Amino acid sequence: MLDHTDKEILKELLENSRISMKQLGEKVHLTGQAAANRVLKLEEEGVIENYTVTLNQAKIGYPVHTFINIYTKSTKHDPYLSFLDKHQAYVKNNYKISGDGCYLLECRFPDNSELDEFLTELNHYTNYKLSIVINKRNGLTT
Amino acid sequence: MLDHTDKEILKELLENSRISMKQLGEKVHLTGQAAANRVLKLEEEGVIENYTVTLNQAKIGYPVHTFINIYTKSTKHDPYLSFLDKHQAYVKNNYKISGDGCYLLECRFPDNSELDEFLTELNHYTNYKLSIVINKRNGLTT
DNA sequence: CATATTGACTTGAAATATGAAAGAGGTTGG
DNA sequence: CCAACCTCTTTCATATTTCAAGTCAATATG
Repeated sequence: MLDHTDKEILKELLENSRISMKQLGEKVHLTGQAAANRVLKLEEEGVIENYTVTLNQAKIGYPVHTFINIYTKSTKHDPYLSFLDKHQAYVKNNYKISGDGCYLLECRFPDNSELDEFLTELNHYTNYKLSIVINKRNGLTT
Repeated sequence: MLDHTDKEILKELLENSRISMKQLGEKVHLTGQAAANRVLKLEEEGVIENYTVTLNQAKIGYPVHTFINIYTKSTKHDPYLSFLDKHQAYVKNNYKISGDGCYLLECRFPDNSELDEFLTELNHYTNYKLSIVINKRNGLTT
């Protein structure tokens, strides 16, 4: 389904999605038009979901990065989920997981006091276990 | 530091980073050039870190999404970290966390058998607790 | 065997976007 | 008040994208 050139294209786009099709073509040994055609196909197939941007979260005012394990008290999850809806500004991801707990909630906060408020309110709906991200490293080299 | 227009720009870029500066300008009520100038400044300030693309992980052959809590046995983390280096294809993020455990490791696998292999090898370096992502939902609406 | 058919790429011309320079308008500080 | 400074706009040369043919190779069809 994906050949080697497609993978190269995806790799380049992961690193810089604003590259021109002409430049992208040069990198993967195609003309700009051929590259553009392949990219279009990848979009249509749903392989490429979205073009986006990674932001420095500290610089946009959300330095406190947390993962919160959620253990819902009741069998009904809707109160918890609508609580999340109310706090979309903080919520980055809410993963429904197997294993310990029901959800793994990834959130960002401007500071600890807002985190504290959030947790206090969260505790009306669920039990939780908090982990704060100290650092994000992908290996020895990074 | 960031005014309202900057935030609008970031919002648009999060949704579509391949938008032309001209179109972006229209969306935030500026000319293309003014928008481009602001974007350039956001890049220089480090607010914008990278332009990238979100891929359908299932369609590129990595459907099994996991979070693995890591509890290192020894005080030396380097063996674990170089183990991660060896398996970069699987590793999406390795967060150093406070709270329970030392790291929260986010990985993707093509199938359960590769996950199994990975865990077996991982167990030489650390104890772990596995969570498999069943679904990713950010609230009632999604 | 000759001939369609298909898919992926290339070419070239027109439409569109980008980037640099010059200018207009508003704000700040001496 | 005036000069300096920002930020935005306008203009125009340059670069990129898009669209319509056209080429080429591989595969299927009579």
